[in-house]
Amino acid sequence: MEKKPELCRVEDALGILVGKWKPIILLHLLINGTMRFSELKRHMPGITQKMLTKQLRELEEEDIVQRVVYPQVPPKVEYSITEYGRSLEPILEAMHEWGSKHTAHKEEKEKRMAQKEAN
Amino acid sequence: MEKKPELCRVEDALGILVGKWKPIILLHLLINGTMRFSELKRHMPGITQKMLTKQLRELEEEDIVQRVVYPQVPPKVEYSITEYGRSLEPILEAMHEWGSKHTAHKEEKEKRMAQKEAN
DNA sequence: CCCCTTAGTATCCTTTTTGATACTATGCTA
DNA sequence: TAGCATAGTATCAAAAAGGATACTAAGGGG
Repeated sequence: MEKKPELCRVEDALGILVGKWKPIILLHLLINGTMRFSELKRHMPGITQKMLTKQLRELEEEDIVQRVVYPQVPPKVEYSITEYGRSLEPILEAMHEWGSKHTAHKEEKEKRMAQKEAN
Repeated sequence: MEKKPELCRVEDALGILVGKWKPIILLHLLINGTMRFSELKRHMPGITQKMLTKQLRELEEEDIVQRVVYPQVPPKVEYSITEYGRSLEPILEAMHEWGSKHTAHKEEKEKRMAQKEAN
């Protein structure tokens, strides 16, 4: 662990993953490879066009995803993870694992709470 | 990698690390062990009392940090990472490393941009 | 009696993020 | 000729996050 918190770069990584939909977008692209805009949207009920566009633009800006536009009507735009973006995979994996454990941890905690209240 | 993004628990982990100061707070506690509120505050110029309190409360709520109050005046409250909280360390470490590489990546990109503009 | 200390709260305000909705281009189909 | 499809943009509104500032308790020192 870095001994100087001032030099901590955790926020830089965090900044890329943060955004209400970014992890799910990345997961979808990691699993399915290339996806069209509308395809992504269909897989994320609840997201608005604006949001999806914004998040994808931000990921593109950081070279995490690639955007390919086909000059057609109706428009066709495909998104995919870049090689560079794939370097995030271990982190996502670790976070998913930790998140799963944490969910279990919280459930247990709640059970203990309920137990206490019963007394 | 989990094959069903709907079951993705990345956000759960993310939610805990997100907040403008949380990673730095955790780093400080990981490095220094136990710290008083004022000590933490001194190490983070720019943070307000309210923010520090809020972030610590949230971390406490998730069992990541422990809060010990000494019934004295003036007050004395010590914070430290829990055993459970330490399980986040590998993730923080991975993110820090990735963040460092990303910073380098961006700098190179900027250089290339500047180069292009010169032509 | 006033002020210092620490670890907070309370209040108000600004900024950022997110959401809802409507609008666009253009070729194809009914 | 009206309507559909796709990948957006524009505008406005709401909610969440963050920040500035003032206030508190209670004992010790001057």
